[in-house]
Amino acid sequence: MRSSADDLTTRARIRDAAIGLFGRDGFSRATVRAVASLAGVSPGLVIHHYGSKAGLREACDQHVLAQTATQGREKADPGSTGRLIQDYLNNPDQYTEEIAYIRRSLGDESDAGDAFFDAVVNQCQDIIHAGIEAGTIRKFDDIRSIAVVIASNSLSILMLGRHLSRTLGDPAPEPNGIGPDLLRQLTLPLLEIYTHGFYSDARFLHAAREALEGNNTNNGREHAP
Amino acid sequence: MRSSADDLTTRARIRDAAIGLFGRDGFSRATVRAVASLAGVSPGLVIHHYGSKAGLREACDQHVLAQTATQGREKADPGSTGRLIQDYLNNPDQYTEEIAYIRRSLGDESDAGDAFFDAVVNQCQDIIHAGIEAGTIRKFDDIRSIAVVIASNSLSILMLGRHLSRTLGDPAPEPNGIGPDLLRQLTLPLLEIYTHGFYSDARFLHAAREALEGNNTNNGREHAP
DNA sequence: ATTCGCGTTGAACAAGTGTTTAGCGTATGA
DNA sequence: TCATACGCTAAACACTTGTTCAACGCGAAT
Repeated sequence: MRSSADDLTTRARIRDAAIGLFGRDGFSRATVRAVASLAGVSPGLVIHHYGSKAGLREACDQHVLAQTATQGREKADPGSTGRLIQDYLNNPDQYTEEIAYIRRSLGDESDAGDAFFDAVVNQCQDIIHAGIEAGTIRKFDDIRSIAVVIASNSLSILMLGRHLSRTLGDPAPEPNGIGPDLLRQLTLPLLEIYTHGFYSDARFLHAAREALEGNNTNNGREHAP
Repeated sequence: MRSSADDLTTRARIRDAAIGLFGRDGFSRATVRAVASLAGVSPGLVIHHYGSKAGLREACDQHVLAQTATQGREKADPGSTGRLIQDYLNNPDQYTEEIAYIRRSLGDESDAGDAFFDAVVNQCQDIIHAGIEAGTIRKFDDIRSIAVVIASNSLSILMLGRHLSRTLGDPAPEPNGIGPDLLRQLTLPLLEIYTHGFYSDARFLHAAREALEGNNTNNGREHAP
């Protein structure tokens, strides 16, 4: 999608360079001068186009958000997350910059991160609704909370990808740690848990349910991980 | 544990101030001057004690790591994560700084973050082993991968706590987003998934298993979220 | 042809950064 | 008692940071 380099407006080239650096180094570590240098322009021009570093960041936020939003709507139409993942695996280098940028947005507190997270939760909720109607997903009482849990679990791969590939000894990890090897190794374990559960029976569930229903004041005996 | 303020060495006071600021603002945003001011000393003294800002960070890493390590060993002896969570809920303010620090360590690439993640994975692995022997956890083939998945899912609450409490509308969120209300709302959904699964049958699992076994080259049809 | 507007640069500025240095006071040991 | 070491500060230094400003080139409109 991002064509080689020169057919873009200078303005757009600056923005793309900023997205790359903001994602790689974080907003505060990445300097205006570095962005300008990567885009092949002078620092002054960056400010001239975007007013300030904060303005540049806002433009990057909007751009990444818009791009991922269209991708999300295009490809995940009827609960088929698989196609999106497959598409990512076929050409991962195309998305690494955006993935890194989103990871930074989610960690650092930013409106764009908030919006992205909410979008993922809503998408999960839609998928769950559709899955329940189609009979592929169990019927849950509190769909919203389930969606939040699923979204959080899924995004953990994005947030912790580096650590995951590191502890699993991925021989050729992507820049974000999320490569084919990682997904191949984690797919079956995750699906096993999502299919047959993690605990062998409902003891913990019942205990927690009773504790939470009986003692609603404060120190309910939670259990997890 | 951290007593009011003044009975600590100045050196320790500087370190604790740094832990607080590094966790709240991140390593690069937190300045030596801010640390010094919070500790009530001059900027020069910070350098005098720790050599450089990087040295200060290393001391903070070691301290937080050591503290969480002893806590992990003390309280999670036989698979009882519940006690640790309960202890956190009873006095959350005691751990918020360390939690924030660890979250930053996991996001920003640092040796301390690596070590912490590995420790969590190993602890999960021990818990799973014990649970399988005790019959409370299902018997898995690839325990290591299961442990990584469980660790990743658990840490996602830490990494995304702010977003979780935000989308769930937590009325009184902790600084890290992880408060009693959040855990109360997420415990049952999580335990339901961990007990009865997320999908209603093994269709997805079987499909993925066949795809991964049959086509081991590259474009295996993964599925998730 | 001249003027206007705009994209662009290079140098400079002001503020903030980590770090250094000289020196102060004070407790401790010879 | 004196000297030494140590905790500590204030000021300064060198450098990076985001941002500003005057000027330049050049295409388009008048």
